[in-house]
Amino acid sequence: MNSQLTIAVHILAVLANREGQGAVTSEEIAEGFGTNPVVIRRVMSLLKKADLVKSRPGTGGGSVLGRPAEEITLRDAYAAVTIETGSVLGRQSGNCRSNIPIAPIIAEYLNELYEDAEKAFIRRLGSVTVSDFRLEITNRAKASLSKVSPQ
Amino acid sequence: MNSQLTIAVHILAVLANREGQGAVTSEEIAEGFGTNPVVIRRVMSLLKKADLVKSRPGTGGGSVLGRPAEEITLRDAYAAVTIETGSVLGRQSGNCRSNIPIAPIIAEYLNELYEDAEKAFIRRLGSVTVSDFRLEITNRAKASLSKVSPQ
DNA sequence: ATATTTGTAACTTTTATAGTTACGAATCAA
DNA sequence: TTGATTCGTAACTATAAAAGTTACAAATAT
Repeated sequence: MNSQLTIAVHILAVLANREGQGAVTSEEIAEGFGTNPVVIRRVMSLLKKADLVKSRPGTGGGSVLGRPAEEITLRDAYAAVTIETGSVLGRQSGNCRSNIPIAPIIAEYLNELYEDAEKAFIRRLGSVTVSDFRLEITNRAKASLSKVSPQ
Repeated sequence: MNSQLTIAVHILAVLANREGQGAVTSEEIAEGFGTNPVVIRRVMSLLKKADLVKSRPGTGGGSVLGRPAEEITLRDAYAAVTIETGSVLGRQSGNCRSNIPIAPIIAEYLNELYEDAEKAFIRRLGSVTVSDFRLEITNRAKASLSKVSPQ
């Protein structure tokens, strides 16, 4: 599993947090995630293709959400980052250089099971909007802060 | 995702197919899967720890199922190969060298969603016995054979 | 014009996985 | 009890996928 979905959701959460307050640079998002701006821009590029974000170069440039945070689900983010590969879970070839015919049949059946799992995952992602996500994160951040002082 | 589960299921399917007909060598299983016997023995070692198979060295040696194929589910195979890592789906650290505290909170929440997906997958695996699996594979193999002649 | 930021190509580094070699230990059969 | 066979596993190499980095052209704003 690659981390593109995590990065994508992170990006969307940051942009949602700044809705109506101007664009956010890839530099700034990268710092928050502890990575390189190019890594962020690569994922941002996928989100752009799916119209989930809009970007603009130059002074005061950066990215903003393409539509309201209530209208973007994590499933949209998933679809955006899997547009090429079809999955973030990776695939299971089972190394089919076998010459007996049963190996690919086993691999195919197992892949069907994997796909079932992925569908359940996608359904779940569809039930969470970026707005929901942002709220949940905010609450958790507050909760973890309140745990610091007593002790 | 690694291929250990696929290999594990393959092993169990082969052993189920030979139930009551003596042990099968890692050499033979490896050939069927198109890989090296050591790769098979590595997974076999995990299956042994879970008592799903028994092995014996020497002439006429090899492996047999540890209990009847009807009493082993694919979930057991899953548990056996994930005893160390906890998952075949891989994990999502999100590269937490971030210094701002929100990144790990996002990663944690996403991990919860991933775990939901994995639970659904595991449930599904629990509903399929090695015996079921073997039957399904046999049927598919027959079906694919019957497609060869007319054309 | 100049500074800023995106977009992306090209490259390097890192890491996970698979594959291979090698050999000791266990088992069986003659 | 010797030899053949097979497992178990350590140690190493090879491969591939992912992440990270550098570099620079193109777009935008002041």
